[in-house]
Amino acid sequence: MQQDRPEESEAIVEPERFNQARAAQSMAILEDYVEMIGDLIGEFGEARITDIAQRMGVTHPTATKAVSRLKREGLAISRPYRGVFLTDEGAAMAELVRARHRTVVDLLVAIGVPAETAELDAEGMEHHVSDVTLKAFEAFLERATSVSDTIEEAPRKG
Amino acid sequence: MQQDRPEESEAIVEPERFNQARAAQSMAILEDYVEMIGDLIGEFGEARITDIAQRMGVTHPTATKAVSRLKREGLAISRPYRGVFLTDEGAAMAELVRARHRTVVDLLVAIGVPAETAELDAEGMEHHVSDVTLKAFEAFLERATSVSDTIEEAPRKG
DNA sequence: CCGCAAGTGAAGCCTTGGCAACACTTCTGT
DNA sequence: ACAGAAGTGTTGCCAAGGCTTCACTTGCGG
Ligand SMILES: [Mn+2]
Ligand SMILES: [Mn+2]
Ligand SMILES: [Mn+2]
Ligand SMILES: [Mn+2]
Repeated sequence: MQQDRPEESEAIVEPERFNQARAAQSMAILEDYVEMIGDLIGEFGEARITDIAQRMGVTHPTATKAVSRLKREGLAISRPYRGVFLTDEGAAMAELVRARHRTVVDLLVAIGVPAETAELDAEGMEHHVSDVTLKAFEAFLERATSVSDTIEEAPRKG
Repeated sequence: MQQDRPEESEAIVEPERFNQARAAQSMAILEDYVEMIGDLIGEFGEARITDIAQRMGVTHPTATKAVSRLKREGLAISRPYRGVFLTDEGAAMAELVRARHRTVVDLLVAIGVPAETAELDAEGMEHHVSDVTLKAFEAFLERATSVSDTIEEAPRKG
């Protein structure tokens, strides 16, 4: 039941998964803010600190600090008392993040998760979905859609 | 394309999903450490700070600090220069977390994600999988297993 | 045009989760 | 028995992401 210590052996690659999780997490807030700012610009033509804060469920100084980081990382720009806007890079990220978010929600729903729960859980999960996994999700959804098409349409064609 | 501000209207429930994601995240490290400590105890009969740190991919003071939090939250106990052990509560959490981890990995693999990628992505995703979603995952896996049984075995039975 | 409400900024505090550097204890091999 | 290696603890640093409080700008309604 109780084995010896590994000495000079294995278990060296193990921690890599935690590093990846930490890296993903450090991007999570960036991604959520960029997506949200994109949403607000789409709806209102600008993204104001108060609106960002309200939608993110934080106070306005917290939103301000997050936007500072976005600016520092070249994803957004803003001037005092004016709204926040995305750089090209920020806008591109927003697009990807939005698409990934949708795919994750769709996948969860396809698996059988209630829509409301899917929306809640996806908000956290999405940031840990790698490109490879995202592709697998898309492929699965493609397949699932075909199958239900087959079930719903094809039978009366044959 | 560009509508008016909501004034006194909707969009008030929106931020709840970010709150949930933040709450889940604040549990993530607790969960990973508790699971890891459980693993080490299972393998070696004790969990030492150095081993914990190594497997988590952090330095030992970081692991020490995390264990302090576990103790503060009643999940672990330890005495100076002795190993770290789980309380009943901690052990129970470790069990649940381990099971959830397995389920998430299994689901990803069932969806078509390569095993290695599944392992990496699951480490971050797992913490955002609610009970409802977990149940849906289990149900899906159950179904998927039956279906592949049917495909692989039943045809020659009929 | 002007005063007030709303929006924004700035400062300072807290907690968490990283790190390095250094001090101390335990263990182990000779 | 003991010296050196390994393990552990402590301290102090940093950045991030929350918060409150207070000060300043803006934008409006009258
Ligand atoms: Mn999110
Ligand atoms: Mn999202
Ligand atoms: Mn994890
Ligand atoms: Mn895990």
